[in-house]
Amino acid sequence: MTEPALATLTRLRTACSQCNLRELCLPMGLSADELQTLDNLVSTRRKVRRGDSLFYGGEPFSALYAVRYGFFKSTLTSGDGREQVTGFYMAGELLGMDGIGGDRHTCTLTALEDSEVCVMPFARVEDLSRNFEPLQRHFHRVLSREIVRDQGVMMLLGSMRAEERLAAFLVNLSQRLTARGFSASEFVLRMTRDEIGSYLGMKLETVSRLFSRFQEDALIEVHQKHVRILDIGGLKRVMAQAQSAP
Amino acid sequence: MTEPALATLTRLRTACSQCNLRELCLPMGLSADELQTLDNLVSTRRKVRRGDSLFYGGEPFSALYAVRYGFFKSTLTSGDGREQVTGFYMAGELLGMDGIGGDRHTCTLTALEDSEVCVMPFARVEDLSRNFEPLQRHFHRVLSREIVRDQGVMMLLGSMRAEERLAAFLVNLSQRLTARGFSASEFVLRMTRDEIGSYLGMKLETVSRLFSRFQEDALIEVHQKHVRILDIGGLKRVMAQAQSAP
DNA sequence: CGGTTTGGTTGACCGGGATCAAGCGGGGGG
DNA sequence: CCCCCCGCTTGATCCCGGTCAACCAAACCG
Repeated sequence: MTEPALATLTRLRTACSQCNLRELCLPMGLSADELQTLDNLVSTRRKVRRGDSLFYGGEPFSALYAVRYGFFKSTLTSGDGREQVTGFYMAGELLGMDGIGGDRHTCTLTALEDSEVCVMPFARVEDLSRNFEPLQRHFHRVLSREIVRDQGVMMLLGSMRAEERLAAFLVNLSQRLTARGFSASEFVLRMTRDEIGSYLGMKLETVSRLFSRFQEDALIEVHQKHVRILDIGGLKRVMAQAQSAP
Repeated sequence: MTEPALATLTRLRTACSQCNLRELCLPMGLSADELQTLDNLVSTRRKVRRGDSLFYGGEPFSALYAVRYGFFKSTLTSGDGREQVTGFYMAGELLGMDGIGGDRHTCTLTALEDSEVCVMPFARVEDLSRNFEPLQRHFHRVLSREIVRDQGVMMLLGSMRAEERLAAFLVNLSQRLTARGFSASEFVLRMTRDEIGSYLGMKLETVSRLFSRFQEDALIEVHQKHVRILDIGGLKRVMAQAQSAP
């Protein structure tokens, strides 16, 4: 039972059972006992500096990543060079699922602030899944939720007007931050206006103008990247307003 | 080893190993031997008449479905009643993956022509996956590809102009039909202009006008739902044209 | 077989958001 | 500490695609 202190330390450090994100991350909903089984799911951790990429579109796929802390954007680059932001990811969220289908990543994941991820070799995820039903179930749920999330964005882009999209974006951000114990009403945007615009299918000028308009309407307060939500109900009303009758 | 003739017949009829879609569907890439293992994956088949729905958003989730023949659309309805088409599905494609994450379907699947699906109880999919690595691998790939597909649509909606989107849509349809042994250049649209428009984030009038313009430009021939592609290269050029300099 | 309904086409006009342009301010690097 | 550059804001103008409307064709049904 005795083992070198250093090895113990390392295992502790990368063990899901010791992680304060276990309520949000892959092992969500597992009992303490079950969690022990996952303690060798993570092979190692990796720090990514702001502006650096965890992986690029086209690179071979080998592992999934769980955000430990920090903030990421995922981008897709089309044949003719246009770049589209396809998502933003924060602590506890899973990255890299796009790579499973074709053994290569299709999108690029870039840190928007200094971040750290848990590296989970995909072969290990599949092995453990086969032998451990709760992990299998949960992994399938995570994959499915990513599909549902993407379909939500499709609805956003396909059938909502610019102001509705931005309101929905702010409400979503606020909810995800709340789930992580941050303030629901006051936060710092990690991304630029351009990145928000790309994600929401509009130009950065439109994002900026809408922020200003929301401020005039006393829905939010904005100073550069600092946002304070004053009237979350109002934002929800904006995002739900089917274009009113003339 | 002997069993009633009827049971044998039934098993044959629903057996993946006997299905001519095995190259496209869930068992894709499995060897003949391996395929035998899947022969009890499908519990039954279900016919869906044109206009009827396989399942509705909000319904409890219990099974995945593989399209045997026919054509489906998936739609999402937002709180305020707006409907967004999130995808079109044809033979060999998998339906219902949105339901895994929350034990309820989030979207509604409606047949656009008389169709038939193979019903695969999800518990069975997970059981077989745990004991049969090739199925597990392939199932994960299918889930991942759905994510990648959705991200492609996000790029479409977020950063392409109407004519580029419609061109991309036609090219995509043509490719999928080709993979199924149909003509790449001549086909019948199963969906209305309104449904195409919803999927592509534009109004039906715009779809109609663009079809007419493509016809003027000798890229396609349209008569109602009948489409003939005259210049697939031209369509690809349209969809890739980053807005040209003035 | 005629009437009705549903889906498609086309025209005229309008407006939301893109584009072009100018100025500003704050944070990071020398 | 100061400067410079990047990101943000705001204004003026334009145009793509939405809206409203009229008409047509095919499918459907009694």
